[in-house]
Amino acid sequence: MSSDLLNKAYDPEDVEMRWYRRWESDGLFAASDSSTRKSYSIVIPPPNVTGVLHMGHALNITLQDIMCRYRKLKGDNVLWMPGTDHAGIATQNVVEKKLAAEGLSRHQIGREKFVEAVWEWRKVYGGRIINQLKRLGAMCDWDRERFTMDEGLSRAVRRVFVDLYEQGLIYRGLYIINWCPRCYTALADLEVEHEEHDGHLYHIRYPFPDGNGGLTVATTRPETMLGDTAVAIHPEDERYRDIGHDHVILPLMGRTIPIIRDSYVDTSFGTGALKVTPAHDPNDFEIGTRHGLDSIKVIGDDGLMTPEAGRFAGMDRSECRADVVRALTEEGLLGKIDPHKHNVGHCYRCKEVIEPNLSRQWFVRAKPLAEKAIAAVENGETRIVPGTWAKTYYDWMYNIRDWCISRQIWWGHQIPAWTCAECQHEVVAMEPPGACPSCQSRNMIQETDVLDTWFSSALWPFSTMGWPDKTTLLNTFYPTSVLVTGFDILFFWVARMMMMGIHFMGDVPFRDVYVHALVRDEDGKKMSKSKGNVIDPLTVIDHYGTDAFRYTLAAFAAQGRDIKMSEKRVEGYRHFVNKLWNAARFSLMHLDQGHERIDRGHITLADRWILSRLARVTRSVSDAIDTYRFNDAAGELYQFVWHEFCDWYVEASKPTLYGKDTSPEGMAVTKAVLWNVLRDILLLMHPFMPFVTEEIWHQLPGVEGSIMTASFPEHDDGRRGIQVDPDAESEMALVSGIVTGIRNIRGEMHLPPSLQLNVSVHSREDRLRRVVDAYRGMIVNLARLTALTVAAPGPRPKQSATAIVDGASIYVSLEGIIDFEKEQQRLEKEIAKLAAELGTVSTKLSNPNFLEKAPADVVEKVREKHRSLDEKQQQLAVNLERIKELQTD
RNA sequence: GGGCGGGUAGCUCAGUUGGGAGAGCGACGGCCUUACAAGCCGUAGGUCACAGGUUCAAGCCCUGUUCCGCCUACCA
Repeated sequence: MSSDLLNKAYDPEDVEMRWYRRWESDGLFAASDSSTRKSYSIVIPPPNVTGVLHMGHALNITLQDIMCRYRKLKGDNVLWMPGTDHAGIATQNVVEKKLAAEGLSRHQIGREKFVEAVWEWRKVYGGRIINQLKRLGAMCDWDRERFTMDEGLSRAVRRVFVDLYEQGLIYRGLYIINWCPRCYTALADLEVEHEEHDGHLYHIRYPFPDGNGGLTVATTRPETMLGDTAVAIHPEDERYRDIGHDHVILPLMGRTIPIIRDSYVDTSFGTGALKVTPAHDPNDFEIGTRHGLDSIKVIGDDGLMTPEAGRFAGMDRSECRADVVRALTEEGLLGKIDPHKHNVGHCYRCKEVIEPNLSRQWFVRAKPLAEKAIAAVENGETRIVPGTWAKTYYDWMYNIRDWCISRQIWWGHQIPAWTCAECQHEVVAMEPPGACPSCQSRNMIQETDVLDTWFSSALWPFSTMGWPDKTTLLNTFYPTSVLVTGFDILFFWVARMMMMGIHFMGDVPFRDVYVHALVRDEDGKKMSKSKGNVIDPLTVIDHYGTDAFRYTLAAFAAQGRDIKMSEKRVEGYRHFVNKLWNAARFSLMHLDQGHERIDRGHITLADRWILSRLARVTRSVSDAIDTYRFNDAAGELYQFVWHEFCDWYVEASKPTLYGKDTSPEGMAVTKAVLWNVLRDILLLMHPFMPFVTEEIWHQLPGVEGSIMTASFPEHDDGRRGIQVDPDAESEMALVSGIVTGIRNIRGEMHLPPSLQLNVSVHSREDRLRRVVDAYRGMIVNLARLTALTVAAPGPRPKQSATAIVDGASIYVSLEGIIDFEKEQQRLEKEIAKLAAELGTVSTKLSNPNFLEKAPADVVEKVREKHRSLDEKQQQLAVNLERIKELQTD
């Protein structure tokens, strides 16, 4: 039999490797550039080329793969566009580190050689993360893999830069930006991580020119005072109305600086006098602009004090702070020092403290772009799921500020701007200008800065498809169907793609944005290398297999909640994979051919029931994936496969399959049902567990080719005989209720399974008796009985334990072995439980308001509940009395 | 400062128009029943953070309190 090919326990390692290679080589991941089929497209959030697969990727990739595989089974033309981004700062850092190990710096080898070295590095290591994605089973169309530094994508970057410049949406100017002295580059506001630090608020007296009195200012960064060019007070501050001076002396520097009045000053903070350092604080810069103040840069780009800092020149900025404080103390100008919590910005790449610095940089004018991006979400052209994230998106978009896009590094898209060395004329163009359009000089010098990596990522949905050319690929797949991403890059990436997509394509880049959770460690902390709490997805895959890992991620991917991950959790789903594997082994033992059609002529109750449940589950899994409720889909399948198919259907079918109580026709029907249910289970599970389902698929007789090329089941398939069957469901509920009732007694009375029981079922209801009688074989089998008697209520069997189910009394005969004490306790416990339930129901029914105001169907439901509870309780009470009597006999 | 999410069984979490509190794991008891001991059968366990309110009815809606987490922000 074919099941000989299946081992007793599933072994993922060999299976995964084998099938992934096969899928790739058979071209099953390939999308068609154009097709009459419905298009479905996703662009991957490109991982950093320096990246190593982490849990965030694993979740992100798994969810996308689930959708792509699902849509493919549904018959769509699926494009999952893969690739990586060049991660300017991160990659430059990595390669610089490598050079440093050889005793070299990038400045020693020069820009050209350095960029070559990065490409070299990329050639060797750039494929690492891609191979790791493949281990997750990702069905990306690898032949289309893109890299943000590819020539095609670079051309898109230049096109966008030039167009935005010409439209006045890119400009260059001198502003306060965030400067990382370690990475030696400007950063965008988003790239600064704020962290609360315990600092100090230093009070410093700036004397009046006559040497007396003065104004006391409060600051957290005393070293910046060296660059102060004014002290500001609020125009209406009573305290300073009659100071009689309009200047103060800047201590340590001896410079005379003006006292200015500006309503920006908060009178309730500190002393109400604000030192103004236009070159090192964004607010001060604005005040400086308003009042025409000088900007004096005292902290250099290297983090050392500049010559403008006088005797502090050349000092490190933190040393300088200490020294300034010391000097002020000596001069008696330092007042109190209060402890003060304040936020300090850190570089998101290297964690160095950011220095707000005056610098000439390139900016994108964001507001006009943001307006359209806001409108697109407001009018539903793009839907953000879950909807709560839309609010976050709006908040950021409405308060958007210009985006600093220039970086002083070497690895990235060099800004396509040239300045004439002769006449300073500036040219922004796609290609290097041969000569200056103004003075014809051939000495044109290109801007050395490169663009923010996110600038190129923002174009990803269309640059990867060949833009600015008008390609068939764009025509077929833009806008993409959905973007799947974590909320941590909602602003960095999603918002910017929206702005660029709408601006350059005239349409949104994606119809849906599905924002998923973050994966945390088992204590809910963010995983980080420094904390040492990182779980490596590849290790998890090695230990438990990709399918189990993917299922775990899907099962925990509830909308709006983070996932706490631990290997222990994956273990449970490995068991599930194995369960499916063994259910398949069992099924395949009995299947030697395909059974497309089910002849409902000789069908059993179990057959009808499992087909009905299959019909419902198929629909509900489909709905869940369509609405991004992956945990619901995974949960429902788990319940169905394990606790319905395995626990009930397979067990109930065994006598039939082993030929014990059926006709050849009956066996054929059950085999057909088994075949169809297993087949559909494989298809329903395939998006979640691609490998094990493919492996089993190939053992299933009567199917051909890869499961990836099959069709997702219809939920109501009349052709195959699969349909919802409410009668089967209610009859099955009765039968399984009786079986459970008997098992319950067996369990509590500690009766071993080997002991076969004799049971009577009594009921007043004809229908109920008929059903029980009709399916007595199933009850006898599942509850392990020797005999089952069905009768109208009559004399109660003596020496028996009792259970009440759905209007039927079940008597388990315990002739000679009954433990009266135990049975009495059991009944009393049961009665007490019922009494409690009955209490709440009775209270409701005795409330006239409830009867009057609640909808009739609700009232009827509660009445019915009361009737059944009451009857059950009475029956049990009678039985309890009888047990007591028997005991005293 | 502003915003968002969360507090449900020992642990991790579901709970979708308000109408009988659930799952997985763990615990406990019983089983090598011919697919699976990575298994099977059964049992126990919850003042749904706290306090009010709306309602015939609240885990769910409203208000307040509290604790935890995250995002965001130019009060030095």
